[in-house]
Amino acid sequence: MLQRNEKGMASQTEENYLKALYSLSVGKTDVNISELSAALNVSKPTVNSMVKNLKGQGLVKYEKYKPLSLTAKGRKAAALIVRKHRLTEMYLVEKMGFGWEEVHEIAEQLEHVNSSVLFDRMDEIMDHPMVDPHGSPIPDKHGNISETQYEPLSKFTSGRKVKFTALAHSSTEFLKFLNSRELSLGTELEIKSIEPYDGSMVLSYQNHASETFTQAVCESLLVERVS
Amino acid sequence: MLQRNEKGMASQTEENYLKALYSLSVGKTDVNISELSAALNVSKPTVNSMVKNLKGQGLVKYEKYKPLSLTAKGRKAAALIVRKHRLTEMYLVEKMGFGWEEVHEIAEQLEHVNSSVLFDRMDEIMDHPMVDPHGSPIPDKHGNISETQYEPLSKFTSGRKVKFTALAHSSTEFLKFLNSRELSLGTELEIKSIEPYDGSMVLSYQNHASETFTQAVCESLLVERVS
DNA sequence: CTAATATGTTAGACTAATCTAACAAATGTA
DNA sequence: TACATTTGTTAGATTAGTCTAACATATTAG
Repeated sequence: MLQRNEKGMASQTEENYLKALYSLSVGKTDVNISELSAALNVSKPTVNSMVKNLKGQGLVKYEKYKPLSLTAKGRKAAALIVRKHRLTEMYLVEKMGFGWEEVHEIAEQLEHVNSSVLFDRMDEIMDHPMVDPHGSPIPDKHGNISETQYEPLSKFTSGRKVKFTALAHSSTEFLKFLNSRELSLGTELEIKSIEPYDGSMVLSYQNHASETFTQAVCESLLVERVS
Repeated sequence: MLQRNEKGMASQTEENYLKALYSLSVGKTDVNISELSAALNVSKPTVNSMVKNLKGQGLVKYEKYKPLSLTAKGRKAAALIVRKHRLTEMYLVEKMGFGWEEVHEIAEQLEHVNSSVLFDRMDEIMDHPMVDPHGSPIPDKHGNISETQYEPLSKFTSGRKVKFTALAHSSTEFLKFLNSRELSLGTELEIKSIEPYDGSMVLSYQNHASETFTQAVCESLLVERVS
């Protein structure tokens, strides 16, 4: 099997472990093997042996029975994969007319393509976008990422005006739901009222005078204060 | 390892065998194991076992010690991979500004992406191109390909005017050589003279009044009679 | 037609990535 | 603190794709 690239390139499998580790360690630093196992849908012994492998490559820090974390090298490698993923998603939306709910699956495959010229060209054609179609920041060529953390809409109170800037997660179903409400990134929202019983919010935006969203939805909508 | 897709999808490795088999069987129908082994840069026993696997999937016809060939199913599968490869190459050149000498390596990876929407979108954006940047025909969605066989320039005689329409092969070095002579697809060529000793040709085209090409080069330039 | 060469096959081993079964360590709860 | 549960590890097996060494069959050249 080919798969592993000539140089020190990680295999697609290794890349997926790094990426999972990276996204599981936003906020916190430590991740445990069970989490990784669940995230990758792979057994714990499998994760265990892969973690030893990645440790051997200096990509993760790990001691028996202890939680694991990415090394600087591992974090950079992971960020570069995320970069490829997010640039691809943005390119597919901006230049090829895909909907934000369609691009994850395609980017999941393209992120493993080994070709700096391709991704640099995408970056250039789009004039160096800062975020992907779901509002997540795109790491730069060196793996540095601007960790602008927005707040979930659910944290705000009635009367507040905010701008919808990112998503806490991007499941296809959630994105389709937002499409059905004509709610897209960059939209200004006003919180008309909050139902104390279940935390649902009534919002007004654009030509939607009054839309109700559950608390769960409001926790997934990341926003920026407008005033 | 993921790699093999849920359904009856071929692995990347299997796809590479099909593709090699496909390109080795242009013109002739039979291919032997040594040829495949050389083309894929893999040992003969490895090819032997993979061929048995592909036979088991009904993709190749094969009996011990006999030459092998693609079945209709295998040929279609291969053509669909070639379709992805060539659409990608054309997209990279037409829409992303790559040179025809840069795209093969990238397409070699993208051709394994499993996403009809992506390739159909490329196809649509380019308005259903018939050929790739090297003049090779692009199979349609059903794996059908228009086998328009052009003739090598070397077959023609002095005084003839022809149009340069495709390449017999597309090695990076060869493409760079053609770039250096400002010779691109679609150019009309006139054969000014032929050196009987070594078969080299003196051509005139566009603002090149007199360029000499070796016989080897002329065998790789596929052309169409103009008059 | 035999011998030399080329081509193809079998056998056996290796690696990466995966699994299950069984056991060990750590954590949480009564 | 002791037991139960969760979490992690070891051992051993499996599959895909690869290799080399050895042997078998075809093909080609004298």
